[in-house]
Amino acid sequence: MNTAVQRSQLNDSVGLGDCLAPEFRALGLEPVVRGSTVAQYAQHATIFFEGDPADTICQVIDGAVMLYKLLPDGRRQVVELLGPGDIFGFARGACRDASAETLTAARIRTYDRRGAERSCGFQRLLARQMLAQLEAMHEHAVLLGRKSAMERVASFLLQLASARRATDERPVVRLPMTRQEIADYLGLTIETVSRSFSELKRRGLIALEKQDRVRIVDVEAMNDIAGAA
Amino acid sequence: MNTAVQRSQLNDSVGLGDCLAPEFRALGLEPVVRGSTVAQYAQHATIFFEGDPADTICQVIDGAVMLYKLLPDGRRQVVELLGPGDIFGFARGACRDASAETLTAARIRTYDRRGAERSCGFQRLLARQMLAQLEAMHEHAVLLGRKSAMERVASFLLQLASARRATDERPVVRLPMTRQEIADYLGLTIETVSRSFSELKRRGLIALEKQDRVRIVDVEAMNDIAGAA
DNA sequence: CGCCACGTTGAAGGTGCTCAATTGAAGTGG
DNA sequence: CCACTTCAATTGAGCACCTTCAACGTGGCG
Repeated sequence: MNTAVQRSQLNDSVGLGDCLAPEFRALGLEPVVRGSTVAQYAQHATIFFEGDPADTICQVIDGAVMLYKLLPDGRRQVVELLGPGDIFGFARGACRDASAETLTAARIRTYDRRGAERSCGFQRLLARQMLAQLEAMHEHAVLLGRKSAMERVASFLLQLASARRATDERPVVRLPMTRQEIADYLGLTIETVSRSFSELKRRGLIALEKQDRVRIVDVEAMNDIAGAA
Repeated sequence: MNTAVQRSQLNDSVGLGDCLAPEFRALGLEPVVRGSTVAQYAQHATIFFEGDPADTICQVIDGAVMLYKLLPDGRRQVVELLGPGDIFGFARGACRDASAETLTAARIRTYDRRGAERSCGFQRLLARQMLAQLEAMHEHAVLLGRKSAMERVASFLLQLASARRATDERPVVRLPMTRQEIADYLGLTIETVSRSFSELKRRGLIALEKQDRVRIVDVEAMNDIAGAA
């Protein structure tokens, strides 16, 4: 339904949660619970909608996924960005509390919810994983509630940069999202995101190599902006 | 260190997570893990600071607690409101990722982190509990990222109202927080919160019985405001 | 009674949004 | 190979909402 899969070179370029994948492999998730299936999704494919029955639990194998919620009038908020290793789709009630859509082509492993709820190892993994996501949400709440547009955009770029192999001198970040998706993640409009990018470029802190490829020229200065005024 | 405990009539009035407490009791949390201690905290007492070593896990027995994060320049964001049953203070790394402070006088049960990490039942409880908090964070991200001031305040009041015994015709909500704390939770300024309250009062949707006691007169209309435009 | 903290209200300004036009990039067909 | 289409991104102008700064009101407690 999209011009998607052929652009699969984006797959490994996301950087979201790169650091998490190995430790879950180490925990032996894959063999622990049986009854799991793997599905390949194209870019911008919907995995499930808010309100769908939540009878499975999903895990990102590779690629990137976003969770979002909609208000009745169409306003959208992207509530989480997920990368390899991240778990999503579990719910307290019977329904999914948010919609899930791929940002890039992605492979998703799906577990039966009932089986997973019985496994102690899986519960432990789940707790560990959700803790990471909860801490990320805390940080994101600070961004949404208290940061200016420039601070949000700078924080966002650094977040993507640190997910990639850190300690590059001048990291190049691939943006696996459209401006609209970035805006909906940062609680801004598409125009404000664009203006912030332009302003950062004007100040020489970043360089847009391509539209979805940003080099962070001055990490120090970006950190100053992202952290506070 | 505050004029606190004597105002303990606030204790049972919070409503945050009232619905959660019983199910955790049912799960038999209290006996499951040994090495737990209970401490009484006064109102507006700090339980721990962001950056403190995270060697314990905490659970609210009664009262209300908020978690908040600070930016270097002093801006504050309250990232979670917690009520009876809610668990907090666990961390992925060695340090707490946010500060914890009581909103009311509160009793807090503290577990040794190491012991808790071994217990399978506790991990299950943790996963279940964090899931609830994660869903609450999703909802809060929508509020912070996409809702107007009026929508935020209306949502906030309904959230407190629904935590209390629901289905009251015209629920009276006790606000266990100062305007400043509400503002920091909703990502607004104290003045905007105050103006929003006044506007809701002017429209006849709420009535301020006391400064910290709000009657929701028109639940229907409040829902309309909170949900969307 | 008067202090002090908290809350409310007012006026002015700024940040980000809305609406609109332009530019740019990628894919299609002649 | 180059117009033409299409959609995303950028840029601009005006405005709205929320913030900032300041004054005033209120309630609790010494």
